[in-house]
Amino acid sequence: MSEKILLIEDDLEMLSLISDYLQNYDFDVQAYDKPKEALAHLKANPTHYKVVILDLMLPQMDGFDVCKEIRSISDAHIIISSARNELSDKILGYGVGADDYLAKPYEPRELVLKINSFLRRNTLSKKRVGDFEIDEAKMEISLEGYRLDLTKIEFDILLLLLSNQGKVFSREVLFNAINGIGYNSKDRTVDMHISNIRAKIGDDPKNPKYIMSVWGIGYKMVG
Amino acid sequence: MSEKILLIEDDLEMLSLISDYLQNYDFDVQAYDKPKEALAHLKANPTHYKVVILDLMLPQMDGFDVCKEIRSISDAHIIISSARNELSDKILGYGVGADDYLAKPYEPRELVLKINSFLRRNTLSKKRVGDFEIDEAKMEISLEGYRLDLTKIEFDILLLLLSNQGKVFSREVLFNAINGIGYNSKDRTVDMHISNIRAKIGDDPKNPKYIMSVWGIGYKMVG
DNA sequence: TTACATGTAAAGAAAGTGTAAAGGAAACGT
DNA sequence: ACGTTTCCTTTACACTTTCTTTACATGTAA
Repeated sequence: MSEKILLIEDDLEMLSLISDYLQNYDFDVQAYDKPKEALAHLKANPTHYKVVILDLMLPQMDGFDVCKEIRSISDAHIIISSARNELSDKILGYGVGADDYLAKPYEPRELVLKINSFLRRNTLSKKRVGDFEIDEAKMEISLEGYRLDLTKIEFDILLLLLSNQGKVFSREVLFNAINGIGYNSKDRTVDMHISNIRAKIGDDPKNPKYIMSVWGIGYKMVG
Repeated sequence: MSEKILLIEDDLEMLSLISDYLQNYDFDVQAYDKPKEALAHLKANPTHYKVVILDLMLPQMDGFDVCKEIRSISDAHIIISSARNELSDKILGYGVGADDYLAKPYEPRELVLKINSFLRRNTLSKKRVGDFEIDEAKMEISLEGYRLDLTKIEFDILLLLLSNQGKVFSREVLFNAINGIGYNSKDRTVDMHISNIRAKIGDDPKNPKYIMSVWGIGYKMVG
């Protein structure tokens, strides 16, 4: 599901240029060349857009007033795009509630960078590895949508294996990754943890789908 | 209480210029010319700064690596300040977790604008998070309409947890967020505060609705 | 076959957690 | 300043969860 962006720009050529460019980056762009229409639309859907791109050179209304009005309606991230690069305009722009100010001419790509940088914050950093989904900040790993109930050590081991798909880890390396130091070859601790992880992810040791045993060495994640 | 800003800049003249300028705007600036020292400091106090200003031309380490590292440690708003204005640098900068990119030379005032614009968002007086309502200015948190009677530390902890739903906080980070520094692992202070908060929000520790214990690490807010 | 590896149940050891109670520290009101 | 109150930290102990070891069955390579 792509992110919705509201674009307000009176120069029709510029409008379709930016609109197309953003669509190529898979954004869902709603564009208006008339600020009053845009505001009416936004008023009806105040939580619909997370990002608004507002050109300052507008007919009908002063761009700063439009910005102020948007801010009063919505919580969206407002990026002002303006042909004017004076500090005084920027002061005014930020003053009426803008979150960013981009001076024309700019590379459309830079606009995309700014949008993504903002959105990234609002979409928690999840990584996908095969059938697994890892959220390191939350210390959670899910398999096919189901959150695994892992202990700290199990989490550490599984994270290490998943972050290095296919790479073989000796018992010693795995042990040290957990305990820092002190492995001796008669230790079966790592085996037990692997056994428990396998049980939790439903992996059959005799025919594992995920965690393979590497005979005489240790373990690896398929991949 | 002024906002804390971490400034990393190897040009000492620039450093004191910006530092002074920001201080005139009543920011509490901590400045480093050596990124390694800055990172060490940040690692010990990952929730201390809401804003980091990072100059890319640094000795010791590549600036992009520093940025990546900051992002891995802290959730702060990172503003890259760089003498280079190429799109490729901006792409890289945003790619390693920066939130904004300011090309030198710039007006110090513009930096202040950007900082304030960011902070304004994060000090909006009332925020809703799940069943909670936070009024940071009043230092009040309500649960389902009822104002919680919290001490300062309880407020700080609950605010931190609520502001980062789902994110796991170690006891050390929570302790440092309160006391600045000086955690030792036998400390049960944080546990006691959590216990008291749980009592006040009516959370059963054995089956918590809000504050989950993360075994061997610390706590997190559901979400 | 032999010698060693691996899988895991079960038991024991270790470490972490919750919180009552008590002792300190800091803020408050006068 | 003084006592009072409130808040913060430490201590102690019961309890829970996790980690490691042991033991033995099973599996593998040469």
